[in-house]
Amino acid sequence: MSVVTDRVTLSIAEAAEATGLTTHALRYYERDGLLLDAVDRASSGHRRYSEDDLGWIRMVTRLRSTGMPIREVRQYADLVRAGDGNEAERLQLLVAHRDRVRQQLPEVATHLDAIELKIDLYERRTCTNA
Amino acid sequence: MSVVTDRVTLSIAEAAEATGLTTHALRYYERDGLLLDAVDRASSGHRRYSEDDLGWIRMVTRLRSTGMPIREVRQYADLVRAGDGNEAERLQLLVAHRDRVRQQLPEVATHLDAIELKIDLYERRTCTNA
DNA sequence: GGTTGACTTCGAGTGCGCTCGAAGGCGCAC
DNA sequence: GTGCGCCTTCGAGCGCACTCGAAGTCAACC
Repeated sequence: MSVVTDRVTLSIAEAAEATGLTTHALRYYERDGLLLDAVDRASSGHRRYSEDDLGWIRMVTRLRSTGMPIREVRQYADLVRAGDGNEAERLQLLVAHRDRVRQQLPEVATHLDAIELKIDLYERRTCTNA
Repeated sequence: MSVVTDRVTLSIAEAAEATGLTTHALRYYERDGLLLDAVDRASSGHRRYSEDDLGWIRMVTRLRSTGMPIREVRQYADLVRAGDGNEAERLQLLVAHRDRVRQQLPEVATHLDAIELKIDLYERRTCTNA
C-alpha cells in the first residue's frame, strides 16, 4: 500500500487480496475491457489501484457472481466509459440482468427444497439402520 | 410415446422435451455415467426412456441447476448404482452440496440488492432528465 | 422400392473464464 | 554486485459442459 498526495493506492497483489480475485484475473479483466480504463502505473510500471478502481471492480464482481457473462459486463463498462447520455441503455442492461437473477433465485430455492427432501429420506434411512 | 406391457416409454426427443435437455445432452449424460444405467433400447436400437429414467434425470437436472459439477453428479450416480450400503456417503455428498448452495443463495441475494440500488439510482437520474 | 425422418455412434469443435508459465525488469537488502 | 521478490507482457493451455456434424441404420409411408 502506498500513499501519494493524500491518495491510497494498492499494488496488484493488494488489490487481489482486497477483491478476492487473483492477480491474473485482474490483469485479464483489464485486458478484456471490463475495467473503466487502464489502471494507473507507478514509475516502475507496476499497477496502482485507486479506491475508484476497487469500487468498480467490486461492482464487476457483484455482476459476475450473480451470473452476468463477461461479455455483458464489458458492454456495461463500455457504456459507462462512453460517459453521460446512455443511462437508459445501462439501466436496461442492469434491469434485464436483475430480472434474470430474480427469476433464477426462486428456481434454485425450489430445487434446493427437493434436494433437502432427498436428504431427509437418507437421514431417516441411515438412522433406522443404525 | 409408446406403450408396451403397461409401461409408457419415451423416445429421446420426447425425453428431451420432458426434461428440458437436448437429445445431445441426454446421450452425453449417459456416456458420461450420470445415468444409473444404460437406457433401454427398442428393437430398432433407439433409446426408450422409462418413468424411472425420467425421475432420475430430473434429479440430475436439479443437482446441475443448483450448480453441482458433472463430476460430482457422476460420483453420486456411482454410489446409487453400487446399491445399498453407502447411504452415508450419498448423504454426505448431498449435504455438502446443500450447504454450498445454502451459503450462496444469500450471497447472491445480497449482490442482487446492491445491483437494485444501482438501478434505483439510474431510474431516478433518467426520470430527472426527462 | 424409394424417400423421409427420426434415430444411431463417434470424434471433433466451441465458448467461457480464467490460469499458468516463460522471460524479463526494477528496486532494495545484504 | 548479487540475490530476492514483486512486478511486467505475451501467448498458450486448461477444465467444464456441452454442441455439432458426418455417416450410417431402420421403419414407415407412398
